[in-house]
Amino acid sequence: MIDPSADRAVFRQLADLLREAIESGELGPGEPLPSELRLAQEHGISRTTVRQAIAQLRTEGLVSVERPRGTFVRVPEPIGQITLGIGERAVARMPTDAERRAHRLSEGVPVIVITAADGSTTLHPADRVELIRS
Amino acid sequence: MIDPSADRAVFRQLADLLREAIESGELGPGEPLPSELRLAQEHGISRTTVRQAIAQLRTEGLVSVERPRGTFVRVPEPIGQITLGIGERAVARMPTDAERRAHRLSEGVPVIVITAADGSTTLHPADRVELIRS
DNA sequence: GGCTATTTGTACGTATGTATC
DNA sequence: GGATACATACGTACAAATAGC
Repeated sequence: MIDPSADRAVFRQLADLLREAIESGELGPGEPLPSELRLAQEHGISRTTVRQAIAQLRTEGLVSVERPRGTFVRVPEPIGQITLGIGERAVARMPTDAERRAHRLSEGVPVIVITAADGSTTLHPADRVELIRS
Repeated sequence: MIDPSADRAVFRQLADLLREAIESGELGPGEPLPSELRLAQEHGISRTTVRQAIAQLRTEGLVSVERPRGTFVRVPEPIGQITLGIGERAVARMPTDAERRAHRLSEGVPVIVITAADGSTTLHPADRVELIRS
């Protein structure tokens, strides 16, 4: 239940409820969340507040929105392995808006940037790769 | 200039302007952005829209908000090196809200999760580490 | 093709709370 | 105390894209 008088903000409480539903499997990968309007009505809060909660889950990479079909639990991508060679360095950061669009990254997905010994860099979506030692 | 009739949303246009100011160095690390009210007045838009633009920059890890002192250009953290050993795997993802609070991570900062051969995992803030081959 | 309903996106406004200076 | 600044939450309205009939 959502308690408007609680210390934790209402939108964070809703985000917590939805996150638990996702992590427990109650809402499985690919399944739609209730619409923003439904969530607002069910919990007696405004659609604005619902959108804040969903925005939170988007930044965590837990859901993806397909406008205007709905909001869905993210489906894990097949993971490929990238080897880290001698002299290479890897960092992770969030992409800018332009990078997200250029590489068709969904929200809440970091990028891994690998810098080779010669200074050249390659960029990988973090939801599709894991790094291993060469 | 911001053009309300343009294809790109007003809040994205403002985010673009601020991002350019940061990346060009016009707004250096640690410097404050104009207040939300000032940005709204200067561009003739609502404070709500200004907040959307700043929220975008927060998810990109470009600014951090110190309530209620203001919004500041993020200062790069000193970077430590982590070695990736044989049998270890590294992935990057966004932390959940709980993880962010537990590790005092600022917004827009991914975490790097290293899984050892025995299955144990360690978590590192992505703005403070780079991975190198052992 | 066309119409309608649904759903998310954008943008506005207002009010109040809270922490800092 | 007062002013400033960000956070939360409500409301409204319209736009745009998809789905169903």
